[in-house]
Amino acid sequence: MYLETFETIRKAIATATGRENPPLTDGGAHADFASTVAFDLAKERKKSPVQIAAEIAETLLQDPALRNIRVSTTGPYINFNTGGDFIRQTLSRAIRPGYGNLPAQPVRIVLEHTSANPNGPLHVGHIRNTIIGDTLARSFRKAGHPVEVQYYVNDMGRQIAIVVWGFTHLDSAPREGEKGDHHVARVYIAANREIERDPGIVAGVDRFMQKVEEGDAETVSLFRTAVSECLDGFRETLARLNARHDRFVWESDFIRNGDTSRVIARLKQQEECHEDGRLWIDLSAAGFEKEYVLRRSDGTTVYAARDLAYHIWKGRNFDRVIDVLGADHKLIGSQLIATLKLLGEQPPEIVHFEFVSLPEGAMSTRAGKFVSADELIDEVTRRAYDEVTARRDDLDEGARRAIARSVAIAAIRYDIVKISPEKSTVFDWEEALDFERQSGPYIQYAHARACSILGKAGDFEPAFSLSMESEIALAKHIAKFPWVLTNSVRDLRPHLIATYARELADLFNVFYQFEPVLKSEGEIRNSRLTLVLATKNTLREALETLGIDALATM
RNA sequence: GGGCUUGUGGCUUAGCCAGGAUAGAGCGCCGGGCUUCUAACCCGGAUGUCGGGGGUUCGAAUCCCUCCAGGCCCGCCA
Repeated sequence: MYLETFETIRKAIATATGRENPPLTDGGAHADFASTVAFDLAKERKKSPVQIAAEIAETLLQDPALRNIRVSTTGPYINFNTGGDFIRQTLSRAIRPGYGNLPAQPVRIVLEHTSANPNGPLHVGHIRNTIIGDTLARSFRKAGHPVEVQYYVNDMGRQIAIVVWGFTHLDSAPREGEKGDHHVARVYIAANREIERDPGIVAGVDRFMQKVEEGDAETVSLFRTAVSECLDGFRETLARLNARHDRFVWESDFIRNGDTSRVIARLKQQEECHEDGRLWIDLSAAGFEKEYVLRRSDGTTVYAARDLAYHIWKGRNFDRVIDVLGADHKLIGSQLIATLKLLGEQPPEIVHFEFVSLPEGAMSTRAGKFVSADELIDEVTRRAYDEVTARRDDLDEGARRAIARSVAIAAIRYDIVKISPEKSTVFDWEEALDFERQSGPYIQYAHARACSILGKAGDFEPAFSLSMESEIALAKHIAKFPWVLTNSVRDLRPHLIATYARELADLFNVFYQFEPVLKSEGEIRNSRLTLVLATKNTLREALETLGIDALATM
């Protein structure tokens, strides 16, 4: 209803002013919608903005399209306020399941996220990628797009060759109950320590890289075994986080199927391509002074070459290609885009996020300096279990454990997604373990409260008579959900959903505090129950978009 | 050194791309509220040179320039 009303008002102002795309914004504290068009017209009409606003408002009052909207002015501002009709239509939509779903779109999206190197467990930096990516994927699906989520498996890089060297040269048996990714990390860290002691080992690592690229069966098998073991660990962690990939795409496939050779052959036709032992692209015309190297002088390809092949494949099979990458990939990402443009292929849209570091400094898998996602989830779950147990001694242990798992993931996902991606952060245990305001559990709690009321209410007839300030504020916020979702996918900014959900919970809690639902009667009771149902649905949809379980009780 | 990016109350942060009406929140602090629909809650209070300076504009946290501080990048790594 918000989107439609916005459009109606925008068109009315356009007609009244002759401006094609007049300014219209959310009215914030002053109104539901507001326009500053009078400022724009002041110069050409040679009148004061205040006078112009009054004249436009006069015209708008005659517009039958705005008969349900109150038009007023405050000085130069033209304000628009909706009424009962808007609330009735909003709530009647919001009490139906799937509220916020936008009409189906034909634009197919491929979204790549996480894609961490399989040389150790996902840590708290990687899962920022996961959570941003998974939330975006969920948002696009809710916005009506077919989405395929991919994990690009870097299964033939130097890091993996080091892991393989470790597996073949060091004592590398897994420990009792050790998860695959943690096992691989242990071997990787040990191998790096050896290399530090004896740099001669690098030659052996190089040989592994050459042999895997040649397709030497035994080497390929060694790589695949190590990578698979790590990936199995990733899958478990990702599942705990409620993040799902539709497909794992193996980098080496683009060597084996010839795509990488083909893209290099195509690039050789370009004048920007240079060969002097190695093969590289001169992107200086696009503003890059660094050479973009695709093939080493020993004939093996560099990551960038395989990535080009991968992106060409994605671009040809999907309408939009979206990658979620760390800020450290900004340069290489721009080079990738520039090169794809050179070839006339579809470049990706890249969502970059800044680094998560530890209080003591940057994380490093190689040095073993990181907080793994598994540790984080375990610790937050423990804490959540204690909380649930303290509050709900009426529930059995199984139920408490299930709630704790959901609460923990809510806390983690929300804590990460609520921050704008361009902000670098320092991991903080205290914040991760906070379940109070501006947290995922806080929003879950509002949902559980709504469920509790509805569970006790029994059947009721939908009604739409709201008059209290807290009721109206809540209903009007519910109306904004589809608009927020639209903005979120348009700008590729999932944290907008996070902010919205929190505000919705805030408004519901205020309503809850001041307006009794079950103890009210007749039309008021039905109206409040309708509002609670609409809130519950909207909270649920928003939480699900954030990958957070909408718990009925907690 | 060059490029990208961030800088908003003690701490964390929204708003910035698409400039407008008293800069929103949370934590922490102070003071209130559970015989009442789940207090993981709510209400009130104190706390701000929106990093500094200059400019554009009727109007700048928002756009431009410059300086300062932090982060990232500048590999025949990924």
